[in-house]
Amino acid sequence: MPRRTDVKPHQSQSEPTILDVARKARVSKSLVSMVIRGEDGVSAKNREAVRQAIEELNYRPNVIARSLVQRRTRMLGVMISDLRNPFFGDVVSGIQMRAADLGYRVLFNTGDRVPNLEEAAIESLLELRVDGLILAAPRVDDTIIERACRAVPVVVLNRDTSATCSDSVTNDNLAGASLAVEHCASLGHTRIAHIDGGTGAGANVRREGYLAAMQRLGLAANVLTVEGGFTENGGYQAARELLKQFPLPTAIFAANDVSAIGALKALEEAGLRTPGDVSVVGYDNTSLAALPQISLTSVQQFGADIGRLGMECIFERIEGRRSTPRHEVVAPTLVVRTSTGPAPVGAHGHR
Amino acid sequence: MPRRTDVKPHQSQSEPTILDVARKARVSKSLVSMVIRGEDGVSAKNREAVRQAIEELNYRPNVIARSLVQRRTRMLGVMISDLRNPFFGDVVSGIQMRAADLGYRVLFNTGDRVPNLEEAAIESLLELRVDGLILAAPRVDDTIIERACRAVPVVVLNRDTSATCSDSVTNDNLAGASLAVEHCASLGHTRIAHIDGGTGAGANVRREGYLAAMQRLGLAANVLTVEGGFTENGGYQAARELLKQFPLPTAIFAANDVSAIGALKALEEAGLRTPGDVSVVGYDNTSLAALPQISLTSVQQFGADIGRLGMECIFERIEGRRSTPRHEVVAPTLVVRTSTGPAPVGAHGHR
DNA sequence: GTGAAAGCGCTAACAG
DNA sequence: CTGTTAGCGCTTTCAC
Repeated sequence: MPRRTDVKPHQSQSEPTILDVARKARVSKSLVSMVIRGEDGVSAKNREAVRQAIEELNYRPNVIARSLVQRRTRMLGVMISDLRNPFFGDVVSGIQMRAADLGYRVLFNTGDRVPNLEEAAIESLLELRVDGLILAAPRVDDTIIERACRAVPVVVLNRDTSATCSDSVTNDNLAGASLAVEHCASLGHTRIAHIDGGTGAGANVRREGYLAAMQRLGLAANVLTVEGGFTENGGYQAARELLKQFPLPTAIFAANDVSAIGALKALEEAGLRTPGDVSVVGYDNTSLAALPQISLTSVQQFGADIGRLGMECIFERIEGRRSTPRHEVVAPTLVVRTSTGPAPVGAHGHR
Repeated sequence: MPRRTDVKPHQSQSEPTILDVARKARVSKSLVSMVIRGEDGVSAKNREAVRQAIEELNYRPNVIARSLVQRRTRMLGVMISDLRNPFFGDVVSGIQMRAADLGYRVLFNTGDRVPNLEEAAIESLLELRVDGLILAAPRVDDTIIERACRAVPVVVLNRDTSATCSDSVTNDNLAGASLAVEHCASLGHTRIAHIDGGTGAGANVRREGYLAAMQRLGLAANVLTVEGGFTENGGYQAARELLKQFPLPTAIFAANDVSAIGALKALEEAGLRTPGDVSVVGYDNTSLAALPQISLTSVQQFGADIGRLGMECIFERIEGRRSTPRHEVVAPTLVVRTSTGPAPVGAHGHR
């Protein structure tokens, strides 16, 4: 009667296992395992024999089986709300880089901005027993986040959340808005209007930042905001609205680059020159802003840093070095291009 | 002496298992398994009891364990060469949508265009025992692809490969280039130049398509190509080169949108109007092309379709319905915007 | 250094 | 319908 360890019937079909390697190298199963995990205490001769057997068999360790026994996967789940937005490319890049250093592999997933799909994506990652979860600008309800927290450490990126269980890393939208407004003010602008981002991520904080900065600069009386949203058309319509004002604003701070581009178009159509007549500042410093035809001054968020910090938060939790929430805020910078310039002298009347 | 099934010491710490659910619902382990898998032949009463126990325990099936015994993961690995390029957002979207229909989950990974990292990313997916692999525009060597084929079905997206073991789905660059050239010709252009994409993906085929179309239209004598690459600066330099020609070309077909944008800038600097003096066509129809300030006529590839087809190829292989390579080519279309217009009459001299 | 044994959480096969 | 049994491929422990 064959023993279990001797039974291996249709090895032909299936992939080689650690046992096949052991037999080929004429050593024990445990020894192979030790070599794979890089433990020491294995003779050079045996190590080489194992290495060679692995090579010949085209053996690949089954991390599924390993995870099952170790009860950890060394995998991180990352749910990205929008893979089409190049900003998240930076975030992913930051996560991956740091994860590689720390010996984790990263599994991405997306729900394409649809809350239900995002929830399914998160659930899917959790069923895979990832050791931690990074949610990049998720659109799901806070309760979903809390549910996830009960299973593994969670960090939320670029999203205001009232969920208290998770860590978070966000861009400092308040500071970013200040940068934009102060830049305009330093160029002599006093009538600085704001195109509001509506429900877009961070838009409310950016508006607050605008208001606070205007106040601080003694320009509270000139505050002017108009609803635009995060879309090009939103920015276009908002700018047309602004053009009805008198006196005309001489600078516009748009909630993001895309809406700034819409605004630029509206200005051009109205026969106004940028920055001669009106300066425009965007937010995000996407690749769009850098295009020569657009050359938009914009606030830059550091996606890679946000990703890296998120990865570090998760790691601390997994390692058990911390169990209280950590909330990081990353400072943005201003990238000045040619869409902003000195305020026109005596233009468009005075107030 | 307790039996194994009765032993469950520190259930406190670890996550609930199927056994915990069974005990709570006062049914057998197998019954729970049947409910989870949606088998029928379970009484409504029991089904409900199980459902409730799952709810109360916040139980989540461990797909790791399931995969181990089923020897299939129902996971697909997707290696994306460049997550920053919005085009791949479309591809991913197509893959995900179809995968969801077919009951697969998708794991993304990237190597950030670095061959070594991409190889590691692929290996990582393979160790996870994904059931199939989709490689989107991979930069790795063909031998890596062949190695992967030995483990699971592989489909390569948007990349010329001589690897014969895998399926492939590509954009029809030949047809796309024809569309661009024919569009210009139909507007009366005869001196149509091409900014070459160099080593960029598909660039060689686009050039061939350009040459073939010029030939077909009887414009072989007017063929003019200049090396530009896929970058904005490459397009800019290439266009400056073209501007030294006499007679000047009246239309430029650039290898991609980004280089077309560089070319537009060069034309503008030279005081030439688009499309009044020179028409420009791009390739990819990225979001850049649609910007009002750019409004670039461009060849559109359907990323989502490419992803969806890739998913279907993999699925056929996994299901064992096919074992011979399948090579799909997706037809592009032309999106006409304001960067192209009628050829100037008698402009820039005749040949 | 080696080899045996137990078991991670689950499914599958089968006898009741 | 239920309960038992036997693994999936690996790590871990422990006696040799």
